[in-house]
Amino acid sequence: MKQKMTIKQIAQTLGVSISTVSKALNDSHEISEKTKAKIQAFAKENNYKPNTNAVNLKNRSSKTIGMIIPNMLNHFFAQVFSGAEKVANERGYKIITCVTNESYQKEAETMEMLSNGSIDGFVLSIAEETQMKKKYSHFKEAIEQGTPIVMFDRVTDAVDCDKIITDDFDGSYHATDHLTKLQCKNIAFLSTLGDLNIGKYRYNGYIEALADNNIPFNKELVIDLTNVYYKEYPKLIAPLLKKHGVDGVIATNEASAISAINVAKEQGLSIPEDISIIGFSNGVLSRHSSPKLTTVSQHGELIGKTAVNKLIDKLERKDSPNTTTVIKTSLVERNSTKKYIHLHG
Amino acid sequence: MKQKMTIKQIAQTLGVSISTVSKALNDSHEISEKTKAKIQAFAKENNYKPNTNAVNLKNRSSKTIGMIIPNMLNHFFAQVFSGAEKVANERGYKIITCVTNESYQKEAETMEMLSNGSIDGFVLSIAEETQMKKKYSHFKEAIEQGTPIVMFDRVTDAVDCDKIITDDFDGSYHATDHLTKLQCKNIAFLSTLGDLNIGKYRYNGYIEALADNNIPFNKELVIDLTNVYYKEYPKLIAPLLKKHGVDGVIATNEASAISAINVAKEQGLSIPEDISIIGFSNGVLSRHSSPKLTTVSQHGELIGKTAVNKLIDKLERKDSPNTTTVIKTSLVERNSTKKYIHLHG
DNA sequence: TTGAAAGCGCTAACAA
DNA sequence: TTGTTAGCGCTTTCAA
Repeated sequence: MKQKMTIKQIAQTLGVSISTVSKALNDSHEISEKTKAKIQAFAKENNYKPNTNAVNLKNRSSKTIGMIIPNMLNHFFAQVFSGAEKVANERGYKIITCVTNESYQKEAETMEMLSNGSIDGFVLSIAEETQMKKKYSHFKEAIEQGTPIVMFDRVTDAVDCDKIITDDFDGSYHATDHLTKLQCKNIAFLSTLGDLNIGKYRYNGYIEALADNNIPFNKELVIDLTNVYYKEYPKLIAPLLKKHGVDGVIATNEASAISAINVAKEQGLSIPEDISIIGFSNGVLSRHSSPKLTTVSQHGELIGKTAVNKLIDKLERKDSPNTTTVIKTSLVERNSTKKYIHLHG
Repeated sequence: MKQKMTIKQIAQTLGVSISTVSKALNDSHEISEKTKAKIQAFAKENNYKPNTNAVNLKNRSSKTIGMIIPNMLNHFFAQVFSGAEKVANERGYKIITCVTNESYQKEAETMEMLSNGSIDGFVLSIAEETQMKKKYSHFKEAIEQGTPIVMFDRVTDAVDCDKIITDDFDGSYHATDHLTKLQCKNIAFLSTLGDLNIGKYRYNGYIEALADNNIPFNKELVIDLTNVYYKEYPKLIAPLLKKHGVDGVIATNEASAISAINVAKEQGLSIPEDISIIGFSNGVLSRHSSPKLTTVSQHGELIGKTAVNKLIDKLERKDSPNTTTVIKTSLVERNSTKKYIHLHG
């Protein structure tokens, strides 16, 4: 195993001082072209790489972002991560990723662990338990200690920081509105997001779109699937569809939307002729179901990219004020909804 | 913004020396219980956290693992990551993750960038381009420089390091064999893995299982879907099923298996009565298709856990020899294959 | 039981 | 243009 090359070694071998080497490697104008060339060539040849820890210690920065994600198996978060990683890399940053599995404790511990020079800032989405318990002091402390945070998707008003959010209300409103334009009258709402704010926003969008289209709200058409195992979805969705002549469905996640598709088919309903179905989160399931699912796309990658860009901007010029960026959702029309025909202009 | 607490500050405020503080915080026996208590209490109160970079610099280790993954949107890799992250955390390690998007250059650059104290070792799965070009020197260099590597899933004989692999041959053999036991005679093979070794192993397993069951191999039943966009799958799968009376399918990924299901249904075939379908990678799609897909599970999480455990073991006692661990696949029977009835004992 | 001092690898102000 | 030196925050040897 080869010893790792250091500046000191280079200096000794080449008979110059340590600082000369340092400056030469950083392409300083203080050093003559000749020595620079010599030192750089030697460094390259010997595969010299500056020790990150030493550089970080000196510069008081790590060029590393701490990314805290509730669950990497959730395709939406994997999309956000992918976007984040891409931008971070382009801008010369690394990403340390932690998964909370929705646990408050894991979230708090992770932040604690990383807030000591390991990372320069956080990009995170709040764990469900944290949001339920409304325990936000770990975020506030980090910010107070000078570690900036960019929250995405699952955010809270209780913490003053940069935020990248989906227009959950609008997305849901628009999807519901779309169904009414398709002449749906009995639109069901499948809720899977429990205590999360974004779940409430989606629900409100649904309610308001109904109201604006003069469709009476029917409590029976709303079912809560939070904490229900996906295999049990059909048991709850089947009676809903059967009893109420449901002709439209808004689902807050993909899995429940797919389940609705399968249940509808089993009940002999034609999709989209008899019933139109829209799900949130434009993930893999939507693209492979039969019929393919119309979804409200949240643009996960873009959210990730935007979040990292914002964090790095903040790191590189400290003063910038906190902002909240809304990434518009868009309705990706596939085959689980009728085509909307515009009747002349 | 509060200043960050350092050992030096603690020492000054408490009127003791820096080394006393250091020792007290590390619970050294050299320090009296009284001073220890005082210092520890003060540190806790003031939210002292040792600076990671300083500690790393001193200890020549970062307690960080570099994880290099071809694509986080691939559910299998997300599973591996999840398992890896869990174990790393339990054992006090952090994970810096990079995504290669199958690019050789990204892979090499990433390793270069991290091999300087940022990480203590790598856990990685080889990018497709790398495997195609057979350019493995970046791996060898890292190892030579003293940075251990654990490869998983996509590995190569050309590099001597620890490896965690799936028994692709056995998994495929077993799946094919299972179909023959179900009385399938015309078993198609959908290949999606291009130049990857694991694709070849799966193919060989299929071939050998056919031979062992005295089923003549029919070249026409094998189609290559590598680099075919998933939306185009049906165009290639439809004629295959139609022409050859296919009654069994082995697919090397989920998406093509799901596509086979959808095509079969469109052709009026009953699943599993008329045709049985098995796909590799036990991911989300399998659980939400209709009928649910029987899959060869690779136990992604376990692979991730095993890989990280092996790496940390190696880091903590240098001498251990390189090993290759095979994680057995298992056939997860769902509804796309007939139930196998054991005819008396 | 406590403290002084060297050093991890690097940067940068200042001196030569 | 080059070198000396101090110091980033911490650990650890050795001396007190």
